[in-house]
Amino acid sequence: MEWKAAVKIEDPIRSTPFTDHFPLSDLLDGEKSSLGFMELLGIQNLTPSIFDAMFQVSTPSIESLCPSQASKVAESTEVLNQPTTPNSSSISSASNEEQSRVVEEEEEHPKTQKQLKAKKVSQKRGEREPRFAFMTKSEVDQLEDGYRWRKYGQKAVKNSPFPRSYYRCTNSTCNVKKRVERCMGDPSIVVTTYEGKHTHPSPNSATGPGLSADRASAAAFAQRVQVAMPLHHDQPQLINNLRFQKPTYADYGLLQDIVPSLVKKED
DNA sequence: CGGGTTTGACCGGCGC
DNA sequence: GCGCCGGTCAAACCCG
Repeated sequence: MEWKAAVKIEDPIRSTPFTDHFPLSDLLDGEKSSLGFMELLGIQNLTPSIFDAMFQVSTPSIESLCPSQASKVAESTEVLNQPTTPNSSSISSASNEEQSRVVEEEEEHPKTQKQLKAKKVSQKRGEREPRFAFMTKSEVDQLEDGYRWRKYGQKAVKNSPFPRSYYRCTNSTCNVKKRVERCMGDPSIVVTTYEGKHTHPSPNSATGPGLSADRASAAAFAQRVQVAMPLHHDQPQLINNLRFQKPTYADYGLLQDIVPSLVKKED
């Protein structure tokens, strides 16, 4: 049996969609080390449920990658893994474009100066925006993901020489945030955590409004980011000196909902 | 001058 | 209540 990934990529920069097929084993041999996780899986649209699913799938191995970071990521995963509503986070709903719970939650509170209240609302316990974390091996902290970000804070991370930076999407109608910090265990690894879902197309997208913001983001990442997003904990593989894991059969049920193009091939 | 960054103050949650 | 901590605000600053 062999796993094959059918990767359909709409590249926001070249705006030339293409499809590629390759056996996962090739990747696991490390030949295509620059491929990103989402590209590998053919993920083009980061819906909240995909956020959730990838978090669930990836979290166990983060510890093996970067133990010092694991606890924190696990924290947010904990929040994430709990369905906020009975029907909102089932993975099989990934195809549903209207993943509403992200956006609607912060429904039009008139944005008074006193948005401290709005903040409070958005941070109501257990109602945090979906988060999605990348661990990437990169020299630069700011990864090009197709969106423009404005830094709004920086804090020292306890027990770490590296600070954590806080960014907000510059689009005023969009409340996506991200945090960037270096793994204190391995300074060459950057941990980027996204929170929320873009409500607008990527400003770098050459294909206009037809290309969803999430897809543009995913494609941009897939193109240039060396992603370490482990899928499972046993039998890790290495890509770019980071662990990577071929999906197990048990994972397939989960992954096929996220990635319909992941097909199994017999020899 | 407009937009982004820096940085100390501030806030709310949480544990003791 | 108090102190710690993660997260955010916002004035000052920087820069093209």
